[in-house]
Amino acid sequence: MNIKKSPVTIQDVANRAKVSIKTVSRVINSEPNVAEKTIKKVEKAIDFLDYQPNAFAQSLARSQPKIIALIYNTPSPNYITHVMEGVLSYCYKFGYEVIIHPCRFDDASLIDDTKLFIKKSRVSGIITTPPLSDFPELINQLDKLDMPKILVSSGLVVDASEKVNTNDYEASFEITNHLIRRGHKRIGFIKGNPSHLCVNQRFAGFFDAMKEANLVCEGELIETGLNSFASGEICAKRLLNLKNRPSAVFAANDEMAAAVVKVANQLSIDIPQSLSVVGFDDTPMTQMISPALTTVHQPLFKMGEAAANKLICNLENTSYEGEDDIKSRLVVRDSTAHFLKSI
Amino acid sequence: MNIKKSPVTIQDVANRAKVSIKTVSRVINSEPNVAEKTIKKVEKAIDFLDYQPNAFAQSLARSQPKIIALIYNTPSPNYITHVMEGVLSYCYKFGYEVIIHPCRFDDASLIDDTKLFIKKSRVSGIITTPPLSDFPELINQLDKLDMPKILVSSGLVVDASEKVNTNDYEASFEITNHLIRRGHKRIGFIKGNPSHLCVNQRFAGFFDAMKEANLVCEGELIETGLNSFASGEICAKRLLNLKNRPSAVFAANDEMAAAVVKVANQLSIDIPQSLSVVGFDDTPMTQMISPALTTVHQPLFKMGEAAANKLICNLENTSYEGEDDIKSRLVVRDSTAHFLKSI
DNA sequence: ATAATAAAAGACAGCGTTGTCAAATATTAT
DNA sequence: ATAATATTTGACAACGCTGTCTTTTATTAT
Repeated sequence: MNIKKSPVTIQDVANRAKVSIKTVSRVINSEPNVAEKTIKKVEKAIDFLDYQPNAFAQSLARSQPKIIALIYNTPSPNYITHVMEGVLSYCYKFGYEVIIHPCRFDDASLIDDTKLFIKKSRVSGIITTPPLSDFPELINQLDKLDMPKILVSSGLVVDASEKVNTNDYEASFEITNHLIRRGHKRIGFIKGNPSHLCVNQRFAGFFDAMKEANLVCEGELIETGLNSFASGEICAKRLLNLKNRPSAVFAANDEMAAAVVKVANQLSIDIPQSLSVVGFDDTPMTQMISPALTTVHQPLFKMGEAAANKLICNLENTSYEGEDDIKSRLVVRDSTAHFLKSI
Repeated sequence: MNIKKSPVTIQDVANRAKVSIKTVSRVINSEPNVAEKTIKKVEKAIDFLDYQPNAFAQSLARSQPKIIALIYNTPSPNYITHVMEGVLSYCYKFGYEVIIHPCRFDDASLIDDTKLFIKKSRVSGIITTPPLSDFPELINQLDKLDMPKILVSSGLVVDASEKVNTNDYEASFEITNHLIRRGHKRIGFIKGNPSHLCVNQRFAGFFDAMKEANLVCEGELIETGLNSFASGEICAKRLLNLKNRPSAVFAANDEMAAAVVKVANQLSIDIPQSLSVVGFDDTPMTQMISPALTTVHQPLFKMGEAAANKLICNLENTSYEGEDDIKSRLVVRDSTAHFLKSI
């Protein structure tokens, strides 16, 4: 494969195939009205010359460049890496380029910066992930650009064609039932950052599962964290120091669940004999702590692919054929056990 | 700020400033030989119209597009995310675009795919991270492209202008001394994947520190893992089941160190009283396990910035002014303690 | 066989920049 | 003041592609 210096242009291909450059262009873009025979001829020339269309020239000539932006802000490298790889993989397959744009929430100029970025990079579509996809001020601004966008796991109310969701509610319902079936009645819950809407769907699933089982959620068993390990530690300390402490704790994400495990260790509360703990996300860390956490696995790569798929459909005005709700799945590990009366 | 529809072109700016488009182009690219007065005029027009040069047109017109590729393959989202953000941040500041290209080692067509990608995306420079930057077959192929490249933390022998290094050797020396100073004499070591050269610098640092302290490294205390948690578990089991087990273990990365902690827990070996454990990398997970790991912190973001900085200098033929060896630093947490004779 | 129509192919002008070279203007030396 | 030179500006052709419109060729109907 000859890479070094590859200024093979559409003209070279046209010359070799003995057609006009426009015909080559037609073949490249699979436009209609090209004779089968001609297509073969052109493809042969393309193969022979190892021709690659120049994306800059294409973008310049087209009104809509095939470029999309992935805008994120997440404290969790694990999350964004996998979603990003899904997006990249899908886009690469369909000839789109992706520009990655990390931002910081704490930055006051977040919105202006993001708008500037979009303008500068001339993307034609946008994907955002939580918690950014939950940030109404930003999403409103994006709306004004009337540029196709996809919100991943957003709690905001937008059209189905503009979001990719996971079934956080159902998964939470299920993992709560996992605890209930094991005899737990006093179950503590550590909510996530209130502004992260999607994480809060997890509380809803928990709440409804409890209700269905005729169990009450006492106020003292509900704590609110910020999704971080440190915030989880504070909540865990309160929960586990209660005179009548819960026999199980469901934390809205793995980091906070890991904090529960750590605090329990410090208080010499044995997991899972005396306390069951479950998290959410299935970060790799869940397998590295002792005991390994029971949690919910999210197919992040798939979510990234679906987001790209949907966005490209919007961009090209074709209909989306992919899955609509991406299913998470319960992963049972060593942090949950049957509740023993004796304790 | 008006974003929607911003087809402000260089011509619009030229009209408003009453100069030719070429003069505007000169100002944009800070070319010499433009009167101070003219610069002011043009800048005013640019500000007023909120003009952004069209990067596609620029790339098309220039011989060298301002685009670089970040090619990686890493099992560690934490690592790549931070390096990537450093690269992005620096590049954005200097008007470069970044294309991210994740690959899989297990893919037989890795090299061909990568070459195809480079050709397709028409980047003018490349950054790679370990373990890809340690993969001679790939780097050789990249060499043939005679395209500027930077290898991050590579163990391969290349010119200093082509790599960004951390002082893994010194840091390992230091963390080993940390153990030695605490009275440890029998220290086990879990090496990383032999093909990850940079991780193996860590063994060298360990080995030399031991030698300097006149301590012997018995063969049975040296294990070789694959950088993964699972591989670490296997090594840890062997090490901790030795009849005369080490009083401390240094694992070449945090994942494997976490495995040592987990195995120790299972065997009811108390950390740090009966066993000290140290890792390397300072992944967030190190703070979530109990006890929190003593480890070495790598300034990943900075490394990404430095890589981008060096690459852009190579690309633009200016001289690199940044740091040359990026300093890691020892982070002492709860997994290390003084060795007590009694045990 | 001929006209009417559909399908296929081509010519050519953009898209928004930068590079090259020529023209205009300012500066310096005589 | 004039010539010689340096500085500043501008005209115009690329860059490699796609969109529009026209021309050619193939197909069908009469």
